Amino acid sequence: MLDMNDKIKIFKALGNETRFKIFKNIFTGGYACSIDNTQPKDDLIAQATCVTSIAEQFDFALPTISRHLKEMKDAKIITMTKNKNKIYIEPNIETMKEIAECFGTLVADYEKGTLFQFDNTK
Amino acid sequence: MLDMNDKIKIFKALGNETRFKIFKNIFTGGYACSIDNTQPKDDLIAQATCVTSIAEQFDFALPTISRHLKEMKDAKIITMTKNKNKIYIEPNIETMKEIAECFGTLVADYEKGTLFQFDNTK
DNA sequence: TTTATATTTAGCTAATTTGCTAAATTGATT
DNA sequence: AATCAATTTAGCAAATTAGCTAAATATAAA
Repeated sequence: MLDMNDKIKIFKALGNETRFKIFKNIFTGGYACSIDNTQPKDDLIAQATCVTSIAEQFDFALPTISRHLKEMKDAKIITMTKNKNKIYIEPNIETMKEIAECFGTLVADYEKGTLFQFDNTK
Repeated sequence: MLDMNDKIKIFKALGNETRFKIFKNIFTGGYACSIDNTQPKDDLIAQATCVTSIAEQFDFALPTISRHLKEMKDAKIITMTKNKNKIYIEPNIETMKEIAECFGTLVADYEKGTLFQFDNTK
């Protein structure tokens, strides 16, 4: 379960143009290994990508991308898994689900009118 | 429809502790006027709150809260409606719906496996 | 063991952000 | 017209962020 600080970190991570684009790229970038249907879907190496491949698609220095990825990992919106000397990067789908649910609940509760239930009259 | 820059602004607005708490407060703060069930639900003045009432609940100077609210308005996560010399503030439910849908779609598409459809082999 | 590849860490600068107080603005009330 | 209430604007300082290059680390390959 994500607490308030987790959520703030997630939004902070996504609230920057470079990181947002990196995030989008991780989901939709179509890295070579990610479309190799001859590889089993649960094969990490077949389905994931690495820091250098991501950095190649942006006009920023590698350490800059590396630091952005670290922030995204700390925010739990991606996972970074070391395998030999490469780090494989994947979206963290569990976090995405929780965030989707969090906004969904907010809207649903609002529409049910179950918010506005306290009396802080002053 | 929210474009990429709209979304970045939304996440940026929510990715700061003070603004996140203000946002939460607007949804759940239970301002006096917000629970007056003798007032019709579509009565703006009966259901909304104003800059000063929000600021009273935080340990920051009023202009600081005012500027945060402006950023949240620019990000379209709240609405600010001037009525006489007060500004009434409400959550922007349309935006919340779009964001909920955006994450929902991301997760659904990911699970359907419809992402990873390009071949950027290098 | 040397070299190449993948990544991070350190240390710097410029830009941006977040807070403040004081002053300005706008509209309501006396 | 003078004052009060609600809000914003301006201008400042401190903190944080986002970029860079150079150096360090870790693993793989020759």
